[in-house]
Amino acid sequence: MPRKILVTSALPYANGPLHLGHLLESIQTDIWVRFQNLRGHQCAYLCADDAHGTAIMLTAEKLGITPEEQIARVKAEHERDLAGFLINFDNYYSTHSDECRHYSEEIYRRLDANGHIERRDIQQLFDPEKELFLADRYIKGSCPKCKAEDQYGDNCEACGATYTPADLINPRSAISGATPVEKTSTHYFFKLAEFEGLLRDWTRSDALQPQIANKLSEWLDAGLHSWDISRDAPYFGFEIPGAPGKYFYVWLDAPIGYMASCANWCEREGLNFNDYWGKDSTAELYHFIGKDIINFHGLFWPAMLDSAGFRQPTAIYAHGFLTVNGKKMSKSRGTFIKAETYLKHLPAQYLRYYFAAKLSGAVDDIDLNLEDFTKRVNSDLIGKLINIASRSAKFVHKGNNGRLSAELHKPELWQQVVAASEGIAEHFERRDYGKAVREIMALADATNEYFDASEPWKLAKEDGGAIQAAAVASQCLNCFRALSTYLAPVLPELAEQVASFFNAPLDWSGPIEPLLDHPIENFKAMMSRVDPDKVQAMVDDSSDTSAAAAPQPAAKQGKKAGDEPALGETIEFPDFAKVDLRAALIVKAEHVEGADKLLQLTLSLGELGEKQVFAGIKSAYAPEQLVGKLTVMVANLAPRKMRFGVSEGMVLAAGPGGKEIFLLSPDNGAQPGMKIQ
RNA sequence: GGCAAGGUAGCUCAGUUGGUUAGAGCACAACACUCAUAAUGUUGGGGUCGGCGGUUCGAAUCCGCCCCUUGCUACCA
Repeated sequence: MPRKILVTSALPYANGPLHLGHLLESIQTDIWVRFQNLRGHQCAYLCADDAHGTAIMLTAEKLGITPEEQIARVKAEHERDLAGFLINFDNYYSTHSDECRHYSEEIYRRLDANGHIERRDIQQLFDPEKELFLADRYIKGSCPKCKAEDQYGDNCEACGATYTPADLINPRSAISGATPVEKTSTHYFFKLAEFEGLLRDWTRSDALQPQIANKLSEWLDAGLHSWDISRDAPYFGFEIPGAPGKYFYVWLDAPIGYMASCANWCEREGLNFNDYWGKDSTAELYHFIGKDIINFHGLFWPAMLDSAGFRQPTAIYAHGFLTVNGKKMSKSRGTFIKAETYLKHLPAQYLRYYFAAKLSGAVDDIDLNLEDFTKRVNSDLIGKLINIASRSAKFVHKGNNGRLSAELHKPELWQQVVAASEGIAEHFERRDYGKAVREIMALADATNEYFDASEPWKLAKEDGGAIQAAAVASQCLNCFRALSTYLAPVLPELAEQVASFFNAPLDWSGPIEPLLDHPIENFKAMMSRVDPDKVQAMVDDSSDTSAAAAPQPAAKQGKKAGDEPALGETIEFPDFAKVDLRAALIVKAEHVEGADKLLQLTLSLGELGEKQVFAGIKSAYAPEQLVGKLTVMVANLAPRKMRFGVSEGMVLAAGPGGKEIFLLSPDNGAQPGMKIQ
């Protein structure tokens, strides 16, 4: 009986182009969906653009267009690129839609009615010029780690460090340039903690991969916090019902976009939405996502669905990140490859095949090694698979008038190929495409071996041997057709070419039958080899020369003390001069309630006032040893919010840690507040 | 610092509940073939399965410690 299946992949953000990382997910999902349909099930693939949020609003403003225009442009680009990679959606919609508004409001109302929404005032950085609350990434400043200028408030593009906006040196609004101020606002929170029981059960169900379940358990054990689902105007999104000036946070309506896309699709196809999302739905529902967004799909989403009275997903399938040539994608290395750029140089099927060959059902990262990619595609697809057809076809045309023989020449080989069907299907079902591909290629090897051993080119030269040669070739062509059927979810264009070559559709809804006494077309090259020059051209095309000139990541932190006495990277004097070192008098030192390693110090800088500093030196100093001592502090370090309070600088000490921490002190005569240079 | 996932031939990866001389593809070498998009076939070289220790008759596979990579996180400031 055909299964009724709904599949989604994560919604791409409508603020920028797709890159190969996005495609890993789309391709993984598309292969699965095509596989299910090829097997005779009813499997629909739904997606949409994630079209809300501050980023989109600001981009539109910068371009001098409305957000609606911006998201329409990007959506068109996304759809173009996805189509280019042969991603076959049943519906590609947008979160900025009536359906999404409807379900967002509806779900919110139910959550609120169930007492799962709380209102609370919070302090947030605010841009006084622009009159806008600032998310982390809209605060810019110098990276506290590598000092690269003009970095965002949540992470550094130059060295990859992550931090909070308060860490930034010289913080300012990325939008107006104004110095941010703190401001209070009422926010709406989803009380996630009330769903701990549900989420524990969910985590223990087999809806999640083991690694993901572990991660969720970790969060559950750490305790769940309420989730801030509101943002203040101005914000491009949906206003919260009954809360003027408050909007749904983009991540609230993003997964609801799955429902919106479904509702829109149901409307168009005359289907019933509740058959898929109702509490008693018997359809299967799968979300393919990247491992970076499991918190949204593994915690918030099931909880929201539960409170709002909808069904739970059947399973969440998370995949890992894509690296290129073993490293994180990088603009300066030319490995930050956009979907559009890839398609300009190379056919989509190559990437689909390579990803398929490396994907498993696990959460592991996948590496696109460009050299390996070239060789793998060439030897597997052209050298092995298509070569079977290429070397066989002419014997059938010359020896049997272009008709496949009436009987199988080597039934054992055919049995071997057909017997693998269910195993290969099982691998696809479990998203273990790599295993499926390996089995298929092993069968291609067996077919080539058989061809070689049978030597049809010699038979063809013997008197009356042409018909024998045609029989061997027919056997091999039938194998080729079966293998192409197995690969059809991965290589849909090849599948079409193979179908027209054989004058017969490919069908995998049951056991594969051989074509006997059946006319075929002339063989035409179905794919060409990967040209390494084109791969290189793609890399060159992806290279961002300005990024190449950007500051390189700081040298790796020296290993453990005493390990390698290597010095740090050479810096220029102006770099050093940015650090404002001051002599400081420890006027107070006390233990911090609940902290194992920290002491709270009050440091006097003389006329410059006092600073509160949390220092991880408890293991080496008692508070009473410190009071009255003169030491050295970094006085212009950005304040850092820590668990026990805000630290406004740091004191300097030598040593590896533990008992071996030796606080610096200036020689006699120094006064608190004196500059050290 | 904590947690998680990894660390298997030059490269990309398999190795099921521990069991004979650790596998595949690519790359490399030799040979064969010449039907095929210089494709294919046969044979071969190459690994102390990150390191050390333990459990066991026997471990890549189980346990402990350590090292390295990546991600998340923290009382790293």
